[in-house]
Amino acid sequence: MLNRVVLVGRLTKDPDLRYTPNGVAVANFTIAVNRPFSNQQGNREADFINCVIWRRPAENLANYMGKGSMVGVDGRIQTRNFEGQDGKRVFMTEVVADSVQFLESKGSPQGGQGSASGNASNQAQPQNQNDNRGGYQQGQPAKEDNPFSESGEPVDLSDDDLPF
Amino acid sequence: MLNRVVLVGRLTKDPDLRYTPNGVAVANFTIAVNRPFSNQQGNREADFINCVIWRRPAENLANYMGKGSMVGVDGRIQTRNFEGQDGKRVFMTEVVADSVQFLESKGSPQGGQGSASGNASNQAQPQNQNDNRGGYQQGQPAKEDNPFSESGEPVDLSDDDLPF
Amino acid sequence: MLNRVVLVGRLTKDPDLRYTPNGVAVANFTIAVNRPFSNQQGNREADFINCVIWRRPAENLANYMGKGSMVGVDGRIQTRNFEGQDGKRVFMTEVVADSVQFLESKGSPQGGQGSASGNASNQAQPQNQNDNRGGYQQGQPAKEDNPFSESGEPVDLSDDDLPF
Amino acid sequence: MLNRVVLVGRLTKDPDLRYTPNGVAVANFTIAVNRPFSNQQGNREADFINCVIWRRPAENLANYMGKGSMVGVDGRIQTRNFEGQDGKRVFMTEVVADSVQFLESKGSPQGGQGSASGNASNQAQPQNQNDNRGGYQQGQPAKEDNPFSESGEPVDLSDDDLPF
DNA sequence: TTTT
DNA sequence: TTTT
Repeated sequence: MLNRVVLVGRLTKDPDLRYTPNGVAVANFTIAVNRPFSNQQGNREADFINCVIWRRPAENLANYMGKGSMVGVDGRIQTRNFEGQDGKRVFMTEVVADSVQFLESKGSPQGGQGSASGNASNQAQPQNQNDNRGGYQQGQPAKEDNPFSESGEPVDLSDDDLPF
Repeated sequence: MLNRVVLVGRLTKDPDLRYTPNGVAVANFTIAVNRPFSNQQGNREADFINCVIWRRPAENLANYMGKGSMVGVDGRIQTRNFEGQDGKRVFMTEVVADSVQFLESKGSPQGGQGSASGNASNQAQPQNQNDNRGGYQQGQPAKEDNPFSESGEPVDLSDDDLPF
Repeated sequence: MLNRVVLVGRLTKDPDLRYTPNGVAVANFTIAVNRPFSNQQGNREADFINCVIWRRPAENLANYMGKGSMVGVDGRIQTRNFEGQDGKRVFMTEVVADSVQFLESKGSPQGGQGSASGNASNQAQPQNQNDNRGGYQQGQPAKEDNPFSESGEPVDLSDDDLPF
Repeated sequence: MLNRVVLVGRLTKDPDLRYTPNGVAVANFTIAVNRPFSNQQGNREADFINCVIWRRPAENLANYMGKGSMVGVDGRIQTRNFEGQDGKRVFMTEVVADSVQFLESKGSPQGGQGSASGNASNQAQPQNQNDNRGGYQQGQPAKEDNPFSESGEPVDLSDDDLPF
């Protein structure tokens, strides 16, 4: 039993960061991956793939990457089904990212090598700075200073801020 | 832009082989991939991943593999959306397999190494033996002689029958 | 920066289990992966890929899998170089496995779904039952009862024995 | 039997383009992939992975990418062994790329999405413009106009020049 | 040094 | 023999 996915593409919009009632961060995002070939009409299409990432890496992603950023995703396919609003069963497929690589920040002029890794080393209990234990709340990805230096490589971020 | 998926799991049912109006074979199948960890209740869950494969490998898959067979899939994630029967847009995600490996036929006692490869070398025009050009018809995966020998390895199949 | 490898193949020999001076288990193994195509002479060749796995999963692999067993490997490529016995620099490439799936035990008649996962959940300090802290010693993979049931699925092994 | 590799990293030097006696282009290159974690001394290390790519994509790679360029590689691990100059058997492991994605040209200020795909669609007989059928010659990767537009996306290149 |  |  193996289930592995690797994607490189661009965020179709800013990541959607939320917190579970227990204060665990989770970010949803969609990445557009252009197909390497053209269709019959000669157009290049793209696949729009829904992804999730949990905890610290979710916060990093929301803080540093936005619509149009190029990222690499390493993860697995997950399927779920739940009752839709119309009472019908809804099936959904998404990629659960173990890690996300920051290949090109939209704000930054160069590709970089930051990473929002969802490895176990990051799986310590997340500390929700806003201490929002009470609800499933939308995060405000404040788009802080970008993690890419002039040279296109990340700099100057303490381990507390980013794990690279 | 990269989009690569590798799966190993078991078919949840017999592959569904059909032919396009032009006589091109296409097989839909779902594979169950057990998750490597348990949920809070201590149960192991599975992901049920929809896959498609085209042409000759589709026919091979339908002929040799059935419900419960263990296969390896190498492919990419594809997203599509179309008008549902209720007029609403339906989004779907599936894996387009480039190749499928036969890891364990259900009929055969041992794992094997056959393959239904969807590489370009196989992309010659498919010959629809039933000459069914007129409709989008359900295939009858006749479950021929299985491709695994006593020793668990495939034998004795001409290139016309199986590309391994 | 991404580095991901997925392999399915057969062990060319029994895994070589050893312990570091600190008692950490590490198993080296080689898997043969048959190429899906034939060479000019019409023969199918194979790639022989060296792999390593650490800690508990290393012990599981050594205990349950042997020469000829079919496994799935999920990991990354690692390169190293060191001084050879002739004073020359030796470069080597190997796959560091995060997890190994047991697809077909050699002793067992059917494919199964056990796994020797090298995820962090397994990265607790390994307990070296032989208490061999003093040297880099060869393990005796005692090939215990195999983890595949009649039905080809693993049974009856406590979490202490196998993580599946 | 599955053998799949995905890498994202930077070229350690310009690709080495050559031609076989039959005029088939082949490029060798090494990519540095930084590890996502630090070693005991607190340093981040890298893996230096040797790769090969054949035919048209080899020429594209040599023409558009150079030392320091960021690329994505999709391929498989290949092992070979041959007689060394000292008469000893040399074992080597390399990645045979099916396709290479241009993620960031060194000359260009932005990441892009060109691709040097080694798919069968590209496997038509390569036309060696220098008509060098007679020898195994070193190419002069002339580093033509770069394939990334101001916006970081490739433009304006006919199919004869680049397959994207 | 290679598996089925 | 290594990239940023």
